[in-house]
Amino acid sequence: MTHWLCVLVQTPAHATLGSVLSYRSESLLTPGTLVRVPLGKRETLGVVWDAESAHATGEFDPEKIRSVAGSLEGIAPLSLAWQQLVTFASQYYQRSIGEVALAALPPQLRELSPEQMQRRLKRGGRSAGHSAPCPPPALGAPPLPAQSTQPPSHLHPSLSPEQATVLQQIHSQSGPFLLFGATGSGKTEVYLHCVQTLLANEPHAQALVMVPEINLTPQLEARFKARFVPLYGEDAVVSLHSGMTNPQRLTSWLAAHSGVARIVLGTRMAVFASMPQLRLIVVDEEHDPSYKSSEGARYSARDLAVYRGRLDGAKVLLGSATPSLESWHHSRPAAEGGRYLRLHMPSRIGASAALPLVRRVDMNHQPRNAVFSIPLLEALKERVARGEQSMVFLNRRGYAPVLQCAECGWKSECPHCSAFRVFHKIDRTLRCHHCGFTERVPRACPTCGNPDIAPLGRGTERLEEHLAELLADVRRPDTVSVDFPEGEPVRVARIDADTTRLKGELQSQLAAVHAGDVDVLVGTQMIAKGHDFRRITLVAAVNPDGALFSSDFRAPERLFSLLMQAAGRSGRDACLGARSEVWIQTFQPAHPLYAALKRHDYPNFANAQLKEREQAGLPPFTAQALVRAEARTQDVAQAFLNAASASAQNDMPQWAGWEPVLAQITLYPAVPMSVQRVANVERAQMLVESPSRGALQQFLSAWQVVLHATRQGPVGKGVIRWAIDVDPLAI
DNA sequence: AGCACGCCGACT
DNA sequence: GTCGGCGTGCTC
Repeated sequence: MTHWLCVLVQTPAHATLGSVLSYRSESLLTPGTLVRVPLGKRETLGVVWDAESAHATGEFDPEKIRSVAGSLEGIAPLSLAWQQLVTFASQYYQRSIGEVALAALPPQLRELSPEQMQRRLKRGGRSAGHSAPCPPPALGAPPLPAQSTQPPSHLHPSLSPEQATVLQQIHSQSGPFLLFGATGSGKTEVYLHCVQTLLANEPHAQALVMVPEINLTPQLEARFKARFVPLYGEDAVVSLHSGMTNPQRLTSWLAAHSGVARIVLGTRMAVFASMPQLRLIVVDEEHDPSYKSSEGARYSARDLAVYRGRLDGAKVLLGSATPSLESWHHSRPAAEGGRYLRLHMPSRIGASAALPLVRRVDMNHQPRNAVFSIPLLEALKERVARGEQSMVFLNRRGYAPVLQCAECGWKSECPHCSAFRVFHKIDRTLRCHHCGFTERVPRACPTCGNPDIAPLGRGTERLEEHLAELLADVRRPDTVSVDFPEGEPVRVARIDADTTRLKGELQSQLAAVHAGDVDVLVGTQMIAKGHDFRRITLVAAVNPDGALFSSDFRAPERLFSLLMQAAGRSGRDACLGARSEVWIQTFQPAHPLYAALKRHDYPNFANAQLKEREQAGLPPFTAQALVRAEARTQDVAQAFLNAASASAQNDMPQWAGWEPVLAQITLYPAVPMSVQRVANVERAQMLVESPSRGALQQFLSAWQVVLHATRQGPVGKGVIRWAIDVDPLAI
């Protein structure tokens, strides 16, 4: 008997073709089944979908409906909860359902031929099939060597009273939970315990643990493997992130999908991992902007995690020392409307219990243009003399952000972007950080021939060089030798995206710091996140003021969290009794943000920020979306957006029942994006706001039709692409 | 997005 | 005379 099926396929968001297509099949395939379907001249991967939730596009000539080529044997259908997650994400983030579904699957599922896939499933049979999960405990399996900075994890360190209380609350309540815990308060141990309890109590349960960056997965993996591989076997812990090869991703995905993997660790993409027995989701550093995707469907993995928890009946645990203001707001007391339960762990564990001392250096009273204030330099020298390490932050890589001609005023603009090219002294290049355009630094000014072109401002490269000069006379203690009759010179090292481009570089450079081969470490925010440096007793932010007066209303929140995280890097070693310090060089020493930072008072800072946001009508008190358009000229991009806006305001009110929705929508005029041109493409954007999340969503899905029509019409000529960003992080 | 078809310039 | 540039058009 012939059945008609809805099948999702990957089609670009703007193709005239919908992403839900109809096919015939001799057997009735349940929704969630992976199939191969003919599409034009090729065959592609599809997912059988429920006809109801797919709301397929109109009538299609039944004569033209083709047959499903076959299903992917040996791979169980995706769960209903997974289908619902994909459906929700596609609706909320305004992308086609097929695009979201297919992007959430490992690429090899699409790329491998049926023969290759069969071979793959046979070979990886132990982890891929429907075999019973939970292999016998591999007794005697050697635990992975734990990193020197971590306790031997199989010892199950005893819990602090705060950890015990928090675990008790997580155990007895349903959540979602916001674990507000200081850096060093032992959040990871809480995660480990939650997972451990879950796996011990439920023989098939699975847990998902997310971290914001690929960089953080190795240490997380080491800790989880050390604890759980001895208990549940080698396959029980898998990772899922974009740094993995496609075959690795397929292996992990199949292990998670079949239930063999009990724990999935990963970055934001892991929120879509197929986990039929998912019972716990942990989002570590939940405030981190990396959880928001910036291409394709612009989803927030943190927000989807909360939604997914409801669908799967899984507990959700968000953790941070500086929660996002959204999560902070959601975790206000239930009596005031809070939906998350806030759990507090204020104390650092062990001998590192004291919080670092935050010192503000008033740069108004320092020599003009000084990069390092006199007291900071003295403090750095002191640490070197004591054999301790320091860390200096500057959130800008390269040598100098601009090169300028003193004669004619020429600046190192990128010819393809509305941005300056950054001077990288190390290879004498000018590099555009937006489009990648790179050239050798010219010998003389390209416009007037003046040989005197000078760097303006500074990045980490220059800071490293400058610091090495300033500390040139300082010697490391107890290093007098034949080669160094006065002792060894200070070692300054730098870690940023440029020094860690090659695979494994970050790990080896971090190892060098751990080994004590470095006295002063210079770097971007890359070194602020997650990595524990035991012997660092001083952390300095050289020039953090920029974010205080940024037009981006989230800049203060990010600055506070970055400085707090940076502060958390310092003073983790129990042996270094001296209190560690965080130095802030600022022209605004009295600024409330720094005052709150000095008191380590995130709640006060967050509440003040929320009050401002409420008064200004900003998120989380208002819902936002951004429509972005790209075109050859700025006029075309803006005209397209403004036309779609006018059409919404003029035509949509006539649609039956739409007035109440439109009354809650504010459409702002199109404006150029802050970096207006990238790679010779002009970019414009339009802000859409509503006090109601629901109204915004209803409006956007209806407006999509208008945007598509506008794109098809005369004003759409020349528009390269457009996209909606729901809950944008930067405006 | 793929992958076709289709109509105009430099090569075996 | 073909090989190949990428402009429009279609895919259940």
